Amino acid sequence: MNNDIFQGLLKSSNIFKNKEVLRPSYVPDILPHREKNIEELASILVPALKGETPSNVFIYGKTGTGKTAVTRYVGKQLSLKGSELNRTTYFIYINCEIVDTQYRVLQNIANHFMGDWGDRIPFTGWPTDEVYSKLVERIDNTGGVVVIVLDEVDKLKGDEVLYNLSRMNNDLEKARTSLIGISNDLKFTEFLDPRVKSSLGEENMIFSPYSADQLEDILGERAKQAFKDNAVGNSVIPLCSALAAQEHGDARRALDLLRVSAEIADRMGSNVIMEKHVRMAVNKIETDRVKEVIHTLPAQSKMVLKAAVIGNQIFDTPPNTGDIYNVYKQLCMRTGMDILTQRRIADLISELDMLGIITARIISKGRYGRTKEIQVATPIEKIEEILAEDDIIPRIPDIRELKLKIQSRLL
DNA sequence: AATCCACAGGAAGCCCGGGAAC
DNA sequence: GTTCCCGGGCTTCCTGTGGATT
Repeated sequence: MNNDIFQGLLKSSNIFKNKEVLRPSYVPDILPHREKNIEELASILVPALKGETPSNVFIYGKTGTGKTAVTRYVGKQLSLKGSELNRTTYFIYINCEIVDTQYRVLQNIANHFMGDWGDRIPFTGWPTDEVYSKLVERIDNTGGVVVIVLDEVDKLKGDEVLYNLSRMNNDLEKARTSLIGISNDLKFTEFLDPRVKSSLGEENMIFSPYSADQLEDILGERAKQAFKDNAVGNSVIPLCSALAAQEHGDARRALDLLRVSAEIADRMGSNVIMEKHVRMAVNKIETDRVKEVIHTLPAQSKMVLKAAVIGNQIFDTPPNTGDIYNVYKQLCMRTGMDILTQRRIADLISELDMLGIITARIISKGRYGRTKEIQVATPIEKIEEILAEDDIIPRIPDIRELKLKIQSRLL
């Protein structure tokens, strides 16, 4: 009996050299196929190095097209060049998915400038306009150019912040600011206050999705740093690239695929990543996603999902909305959970459809109505397994009994 | 061609919790 | 603290509809 359980696990990996470079947060030094965008953004920002105000920029592109990476890269270079030329340039990056209110954005920016000032602005308590004037005061004191990046701007609550930030130059005497807004929602600008829209959109940049070939280059570049020599099978990188290219050319997805494939290969004690590991990774990523989605579902939605699962087992033909609703009602009665209306359940079914755990397509049965046919998209056992971990969802010991009950009620 | 099923899905409004403003 | 407002979950009521049946 060997009690040294960690010994085997501790054995150094045969595959990884540096796993960090595959993580989504990593900003690489080389960004293949984004030279043009880098150049464009740089030429927009270069006035900062001459002490002039750069135009505001709005950057649009789907997830995983390198928006954030390019922006951070250019920002880094800008700060470097700035200190080299003895020009005060600040580059502030804010992710609006995390910092999403007017107050917190202003406070966050202001606290970048406390170095010689010392006093922090508390995360709550002050009136918002006081935070604003403090911010103006601090920025003015730097006497330089401040570039503010708002990543995922569409997640921001209200456009007041954008308005205030975009007209901040009016309140500044010695310093200047410019804004970069990043979004993956093109429609976002339509809902903006026209004044904000025009000032934020002085310059527009669009990041197009990567093609499979381009993804190959990106993965190849990272693989060199991440893996030991000869650890990657020939067809692995092309395969990962092709798979990711199918879904709107998302580089993050491609990298995830490669990383998870490598982890699987590593765990299986293989010295080299092979195609089969990639196939397994596709599966793992998908089931992890489904698991996550189901776990975070609200109770009523879980109940509807359970009803859909049972419905698919009870009925001979694919169940429709009404069938699912009947099953759902039975489930609720067993648990004492509130029974919602069919209208609401129809919406919940649509949501589950959007999330990709079930498929619901509208069909017409002529005389016998128009409804949605509902099928469970993921393997039923897998969903049952995940739902079983939840104590809200009733276990149904005898499906036949339930079946009879529902059938008799229908007649 | 007209009918009519079993819903889809839009519109309006209620209720409630949480956060901002006073 | 109170008041106000907003958004999300939900209900009620509604109109619209593809195509088998009559």
